[in-house]
Amino acid sequence: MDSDQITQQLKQKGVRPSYQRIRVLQYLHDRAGHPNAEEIYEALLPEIPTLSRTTVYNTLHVFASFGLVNCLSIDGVDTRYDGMLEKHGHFQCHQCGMIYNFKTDPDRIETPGLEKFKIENKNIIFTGICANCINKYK
Amino acid sequence: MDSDQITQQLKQKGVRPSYQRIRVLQYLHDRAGHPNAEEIYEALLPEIPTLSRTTVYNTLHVFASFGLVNCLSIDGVDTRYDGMLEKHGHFQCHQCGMIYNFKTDPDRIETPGLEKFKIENKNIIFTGICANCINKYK
DNA sequence: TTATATCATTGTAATAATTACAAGTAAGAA
DNA sequence: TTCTTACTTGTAATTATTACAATGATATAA
Repeated sequence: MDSDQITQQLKQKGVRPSYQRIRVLQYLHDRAGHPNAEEIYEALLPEIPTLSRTTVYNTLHVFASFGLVNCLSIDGVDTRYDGMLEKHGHFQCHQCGMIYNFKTDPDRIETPGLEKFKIENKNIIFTGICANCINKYK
Repeated sequence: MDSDQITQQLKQKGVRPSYQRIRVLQYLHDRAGHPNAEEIYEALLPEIPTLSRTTVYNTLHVFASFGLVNCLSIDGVDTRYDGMLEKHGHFQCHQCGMIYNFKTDPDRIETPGLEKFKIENKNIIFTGICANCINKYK
């Protein structure tokens, strides 16, 4: 995805497209992984030598509150960010730490008792051991 | 739930029923909330004056690995522990922080692509604003 | 264009949850 | 009892994250 498209996406959501924001969002789109703030910071530092960790944190908070990213707190260690906006579930391997996406529709989950609640975010998070790690220990 | 039942439950899972472990598990059962380590520590300190935070952390780790509790990382601030073993979903209000349970069966969620994975834990975590907080701002 | 106000970025210092580690204590087996 | 193992404790260290104040950039209005 090129900078112009990213810029458009930011504007659409009402977020001012600063250079730093563009690069962070671009990074989240290009690498389909689930990086934490530190990973993003270190990845962008070479091309933005003045970048600050605080900026990365600020940026991610802004993105989250404007619905540009999805926050994942899976193992309690750190917060991961997901730029993929199509709904899906997550699986984290507790052997290698890798996070996998899988297709599922969280809207089909019923929430008895929460009729008067305003549900803003739906996360489906499974954990276990991934196929890769299962094979390693065979 | 009395100490003997808790003791039995610990033994069944292969965990040695020390006094501290019994009280922590009992606390998790009696208060159906979703406390973090600090809350548990402070609640038990009066009756176990020698209790250490480290013990609470250790105990919770042991419980988690033996399937006696479920760990919840919802907002990235801390880890909450749930002693309710029947399957259910969680909702956290990001206004008041309160966590609610709701009935749902995570086993009915399909996981295409994860056929060869070993899924050990299934968490359904929704966030938003609870009915209480919605009313406050009316 | 210039002045002004607002918003974004930066760096440092503080905070808060959690872990590492070493020493002490309790409990079960021989 | 003695020995061994496992559990608990307290302190110090670590790590992710936030608070905050100063600086820099951008947009708007005169």
